Amino acid sequence: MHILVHMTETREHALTSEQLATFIHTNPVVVRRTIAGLRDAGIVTSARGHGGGWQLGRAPEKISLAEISAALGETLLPFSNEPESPGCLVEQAVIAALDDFRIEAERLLAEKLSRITLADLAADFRRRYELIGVTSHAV
Amino acid sequence: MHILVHMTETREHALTSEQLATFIHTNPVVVRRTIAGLRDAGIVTSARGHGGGWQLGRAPEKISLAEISAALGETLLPFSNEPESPGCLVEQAVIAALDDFRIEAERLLAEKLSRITLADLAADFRRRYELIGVTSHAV
DNA sequence: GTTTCATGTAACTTACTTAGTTACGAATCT
DNA sequence: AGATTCGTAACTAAGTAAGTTACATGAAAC
Repeated sequence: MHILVHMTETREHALTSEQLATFIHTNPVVVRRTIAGLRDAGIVTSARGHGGGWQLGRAPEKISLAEISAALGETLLPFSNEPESPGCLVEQAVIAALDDFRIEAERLLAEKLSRITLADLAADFRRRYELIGVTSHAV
Repeated sequence: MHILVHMTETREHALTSEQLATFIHTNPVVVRRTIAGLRDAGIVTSARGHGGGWQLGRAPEKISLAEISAALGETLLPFSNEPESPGCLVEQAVIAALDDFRIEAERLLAEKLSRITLADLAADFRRRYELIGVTSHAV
């Protein structure tokens, strides 16, 4: 998200993984590796060579957090429905009973995340930015 | 959950961590360590010495998944709101914007989990158990 | 009261996952 | 051609969780 807001703020030109890595205090390769999924989903585009780098693939109003989450392969809930003891009825019952919950919960979370766009986050940032001033903008 | 359903099915007597560990193919110490939180929350009770072991602390109808989740120290969502670059306005904006989502999502999940009780899971198990028969009940 | 059984917990080992790093090929612009 | 930047493989380091061993503590049985 941090990186994406930066990319929203500088839509006119591409940012290199080197620059993006600096923003979040990490390594260019980690950045490339992490946002590769975003590229595959069309959320960002990457260009090689001189003047290359990363840019938003479409308007930030059209990029929802649900898409970002999915593109990064994130799970919405911190538990899975993979059986660990196949054939155990207790486990099957637990998984089945929780599955209704899981499905509805994931639907709800996805629905909520799909209503928040990158533009919303960027607007929120801009508000704070103009309030506090450029000098405080560390990183 | 697996362990708790077993304990629901054998409310009359205590189960040792040894037995519980067998159910989920793990180690007695791991079991004790894991469900220590459940004991502290009163969801289960433990007794030392001869004939000791673990039992439900109260009726399974009065034990909700929300309580279990909280007692185990589980998080309901797979991301945190801890700032990693304190002072960065971008990060602050992202966290603030997501916080509304997080708070409502957690409230929703907790609400849903509080409506599912251990008795519900056990009843589901019992249905399957009677349907398929005792011979299939591996572990 | 001693023996047996079971939890409570510390300490250590092992396995796994993720982040970080180095290296280099491929693509692109000047 | 040379400089730049992504793409990706391969390796290292760090952090986390599970598994294991060991032993003290407490409780029941005899």
